[in-house]
Amino acid sequence: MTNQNNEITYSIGELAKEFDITPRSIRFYEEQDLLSPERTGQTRIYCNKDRVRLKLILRGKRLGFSLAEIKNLFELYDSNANSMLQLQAMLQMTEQKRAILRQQLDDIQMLMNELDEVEKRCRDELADLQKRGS
Amino acid sequence: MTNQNNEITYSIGELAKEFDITPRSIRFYEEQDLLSPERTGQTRIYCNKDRVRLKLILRGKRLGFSLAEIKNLFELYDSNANSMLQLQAMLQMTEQKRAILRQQLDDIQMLMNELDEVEKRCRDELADLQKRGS
DNA sequence: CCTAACCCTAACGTTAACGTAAATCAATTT
DNA sequence: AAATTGATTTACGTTAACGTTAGGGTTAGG
Repeated sequence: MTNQNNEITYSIGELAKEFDITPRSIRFYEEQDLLSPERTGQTRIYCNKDRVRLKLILRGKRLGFSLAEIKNLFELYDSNANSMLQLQAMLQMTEQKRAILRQQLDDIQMLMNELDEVEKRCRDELADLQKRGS
Repeated sequence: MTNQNNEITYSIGELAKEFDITPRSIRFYEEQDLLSPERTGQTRIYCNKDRVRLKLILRGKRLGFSLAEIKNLFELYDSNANSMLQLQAMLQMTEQKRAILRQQLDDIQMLMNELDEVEKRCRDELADLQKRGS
């Protein structure tokens, strides 16, 4: 559907289906102040900006951020931060997040290496079994 | 300390301090069958293999795996899987994990880009403020 | 002998992120 | 008109991963 400005809009059910989550989750994110869709009467109407935000929430979750942390990132991102202090606090936060992400990259690298080894061992054993079997 | 084979061993407190977690957590991992240290009477004695496993547990957690999933990975890794079926199931699991890790790498890349932008905006604003201030 | 610093078990408490059920309302479809 | 479909609120239930007492045992030092 489209709204009065001819923008595309979505119902809660549509977004739930698209991202494979339940409407309950989406309402919960709103309850936690991560979303604030328009309403028509009682019914929630999501615009494209809301949809992008939802996508960001889910990405954050995949990375192991809590909803509270995600909210912080949003506030950090949205705030038209104007005081020096706020800006510096913000830079500090981004640096913290960056450190976590770097750690995760390391972890993933190690884990992938280990998976490689496991897989190799498996393939060897499989080849072995097939030799004997034939 | 060392055990009868002259291997290095650790108390629960030592490991807790080294990895910056509580003894309670370590005991909990044991309760979930992720660790099984020796005992001297009631007291737990951890060998180097246990220590490595603990390190793996924590790495898994950082990547957002549940303890149950980590246990699965261990069983997958430990099992002297000898039947074709087991081996193939194993390869399937590693592929699944790999997909998740790839997704996380993508997510991290995007998030880092976004952090870059936020940071850049911040630095610009900061420079701006300093110009006016001087 | 007393205290401090470790270790132990058992069991109840807590937080995050929803799930689920009940009761209701509005718009279509049959 | 009745039924289906999808929306709403309210509120209690659930799971994971520990935290937090409570109660008790053991060794080293003063």
